[in-house]
Amino acid sequence: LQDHPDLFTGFNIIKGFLNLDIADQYWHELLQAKYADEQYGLQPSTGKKVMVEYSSPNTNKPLHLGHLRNNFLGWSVAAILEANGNKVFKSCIVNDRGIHICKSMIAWQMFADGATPKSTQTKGDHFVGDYYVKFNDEYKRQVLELKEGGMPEKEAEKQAPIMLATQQMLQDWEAGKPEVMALWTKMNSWVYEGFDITYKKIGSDFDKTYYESNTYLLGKKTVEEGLAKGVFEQEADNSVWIDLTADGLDRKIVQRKDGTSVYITQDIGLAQQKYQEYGIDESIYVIGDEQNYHMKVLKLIAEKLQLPNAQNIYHLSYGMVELPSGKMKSREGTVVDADDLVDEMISTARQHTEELGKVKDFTEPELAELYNTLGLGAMKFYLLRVDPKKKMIFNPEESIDFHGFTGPFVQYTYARIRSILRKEPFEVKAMEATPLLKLEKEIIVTLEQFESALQQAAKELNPSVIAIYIFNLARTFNSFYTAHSIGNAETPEKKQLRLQLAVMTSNVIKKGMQLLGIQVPERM
RNA sequence: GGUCCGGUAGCUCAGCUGGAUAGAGCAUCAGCCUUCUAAGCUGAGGGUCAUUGGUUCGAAUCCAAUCCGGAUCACCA
Repeated sequence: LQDHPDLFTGFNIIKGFLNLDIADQYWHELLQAKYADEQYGLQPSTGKKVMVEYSSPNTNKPLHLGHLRNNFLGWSVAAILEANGNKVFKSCIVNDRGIHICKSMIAWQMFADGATPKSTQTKGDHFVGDYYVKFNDEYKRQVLELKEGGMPEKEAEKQAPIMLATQQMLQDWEAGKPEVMALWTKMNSWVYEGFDITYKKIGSDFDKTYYESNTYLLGKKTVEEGLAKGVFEQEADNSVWIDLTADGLDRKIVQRKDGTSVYITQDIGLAQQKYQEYGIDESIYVIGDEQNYHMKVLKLIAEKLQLPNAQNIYHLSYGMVELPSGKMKSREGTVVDADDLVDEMISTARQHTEELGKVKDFTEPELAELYNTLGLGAMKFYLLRVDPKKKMIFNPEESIDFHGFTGPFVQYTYARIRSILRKEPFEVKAMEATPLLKLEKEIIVTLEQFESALQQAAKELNPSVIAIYIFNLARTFNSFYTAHSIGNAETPEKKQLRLQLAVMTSNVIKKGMQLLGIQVPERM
């Protein structure tokens, strides 16, 4: 190893390690050192402040499967960064204004007859989402009617009365017309009630929530400053642009001719606000890869404006979740609703648990908690075990497996270890070195890798590193556990050693799963 | 068309800062419950790593070209 350090990297060093004739005493020392380290795996504070922005819902429709991947990813990345010694703030920007929410508002005025989520017993975000769908149905109908009356399609799309009414409403909103503002406030509050339920259920939380209705005004200030610095240029019609052709991109508009700000401008304003409020060193945006171009532009503009933390804007770009039939399309009704999916997973967990009948003595609340732990665990693990950058395929028909490379597999391993430890209380005590079996060494080596997995996950902002590692640890332990008894070990020394391995494995599993936002049950 | 991303087993995915026989899970097949929870364990079959060329002692990994798939290039967000 000393002669050829370059020849032994990564997994090869582990393979080599297992085959080397290392004294048993060394294995014991390694184990004791790890066991004594209470901060095992956790890194000392770097003092770095990082903000992770994720979720970013629109208030016109409920959350779907794509949002789940986003939420789980953002939450887990934040946890991983924290475990690596960073001070982390979780933030969310709610897209609460714009033409999309006006569509829901118009449709509600037209069709609801005063109905509310309460009067219809509907979750608030679904309620508002239903009116967004109703808008589109009515809009389509009106366009068709106009076309049949002889109007060209493009003209019909512009002239449909419901669309004109919506555009009028947007203008009224920007003008602050009281009745429009009142309706807007009311409908958004319904949506937030619904979102809160979902966030609570999936374990998503934020240190700070920004609202676009507040931040979009920051855009104007940014544009003024940019114009003064000569970063932006103004056209004769008053619209403001930035020329990015020298950077291989296009000219981008940053302010409309009517003086209103566009999407990108709000983001620049928000980037500054985050920095001012939290003094962050690094800003991570968990946003889908369809916005790669947008984020590239954002970073470039921030650099040209010489914002203090422009260099540290990082887009954690994740791939879409697709169905076997292709992309999820709301128009075709192929969107997998987040609440439905979560409920389905929990109910699958209940079904499996009842079939196996291992926890018949559980009370109702205990059962409910277990189903939640298992159902959500399965879903989170499924969405986090693959590289975030890559798009992934989700098959709702086959649902999510509870066997193999899954959350419940890991949870099951944990529950079985806990079961042993309830029967065989473990105390730390000095012990004689005893010869180690290959499977025992493998567990020690795998435990040893936790630290580097944690560091790699943070470096790559990639929770799948943790998921793969934890699965591997659980599998290694299962093989060992089947082959060798812990309670009836050959000698007291063996028993002590194996109990220690069991304790450490369960601790690492628990810690690793926590980083993925997944709970582990004592029994299942 | 420009830019970016991807193509590894029937399916879903690891492996990609070059290095040992390309690995998991699911599915298929064959075994293991008087013994710490069988949501488990052991084993088998299954691969032209999209194609072609190049660099190298050595390529799934690096480079180039081609084919296929996706994203994006709005006074939408």
